[in-house]
Amino acid sequence: MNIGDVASLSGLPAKTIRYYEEIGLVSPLRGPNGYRRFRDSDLHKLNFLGRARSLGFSIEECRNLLAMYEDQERASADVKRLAEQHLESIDRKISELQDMRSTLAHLVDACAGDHRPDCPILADLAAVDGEEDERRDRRATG
Amino acid sequence: MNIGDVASLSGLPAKTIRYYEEIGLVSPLRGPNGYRRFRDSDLHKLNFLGRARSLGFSIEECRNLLAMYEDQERASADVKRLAEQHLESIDRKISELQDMRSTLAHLVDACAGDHRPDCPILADLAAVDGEEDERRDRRATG
DNA sequence: CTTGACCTTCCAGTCGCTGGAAGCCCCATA
DNA sequence: TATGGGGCTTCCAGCGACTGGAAGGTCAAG
Repeated sequence: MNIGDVASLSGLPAKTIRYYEEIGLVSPLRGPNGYRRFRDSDLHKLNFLGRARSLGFSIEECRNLLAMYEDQERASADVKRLAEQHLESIDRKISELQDMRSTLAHLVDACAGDHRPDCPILADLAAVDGEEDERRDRRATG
Repeated sequence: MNIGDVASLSGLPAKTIRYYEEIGLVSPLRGPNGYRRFRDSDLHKLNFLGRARSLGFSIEECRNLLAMYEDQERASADVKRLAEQHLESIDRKISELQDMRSTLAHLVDACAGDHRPDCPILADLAAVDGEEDERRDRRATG
């Protein structure tokens, strides 16, 4: 298979696949014309990578997962540990975003959104240090 | 004020402040020794930027917010629109992360995490295309 | 024989910083 | 007055994970 074939089969852009080769995640053969020649096992790896990436694992984590996948000896506990760490980092990100979300939602609510210039959103952003308490009070009250 | 002063007052690293100058977000004066000389208004801007960044606005959005803040003419509706768009993008990110989270949590649950090599996490990652239905079934059943 | 799709490499850019090197400047202390 | 230590300056490089584009080779169809 050429790169275009594995690209459409795996759903990954050809550029990404070349990049994955460059950083050593896949190692397709080469044909006499210099074209990459992908085996079924390469496609399999790319699918694995695509799915792991879609779950938010970093490239290095993917490399790790792939190595574990190919190591018949490793304990499932090793995989689980990695997955749990990733789960925690997802949870941290979610809660950061939820904090932003709630602050921002309050501000949006408080803003009239009309032709007048007065805007609580900008007022909040411009609040000087030491006004956090007032900020919190406004949120609680609002 | 020198850069170190505004750095500690604003909570932004000096490197970041230099970067903000480079991209035109702040324009401190210069002393005869070449040092940046920050006015109160510069510190004010940096606080504004720090707070907007902490709410997840991109640099370009911050530039926009700052311009709106300094434009006495603009309608609060303009600000509100930008904030609402940002809110939507936060919501999209949260829901992507929640999707990842739930898939991953199921997989982690299903994994014994002991010394044996069999691992549902890797099995899922390695599942070939066309097995999404089974994947969903397993999740629903699990 | 030409067209157009596909493939190759290489370089640059994205975003928002961050680290580090090399070299001034300023102030306090011996 | 020398010295030491901190703070300041500029410039360049790198992070992660691609993505875009240029310049050119290859292949199959008409």
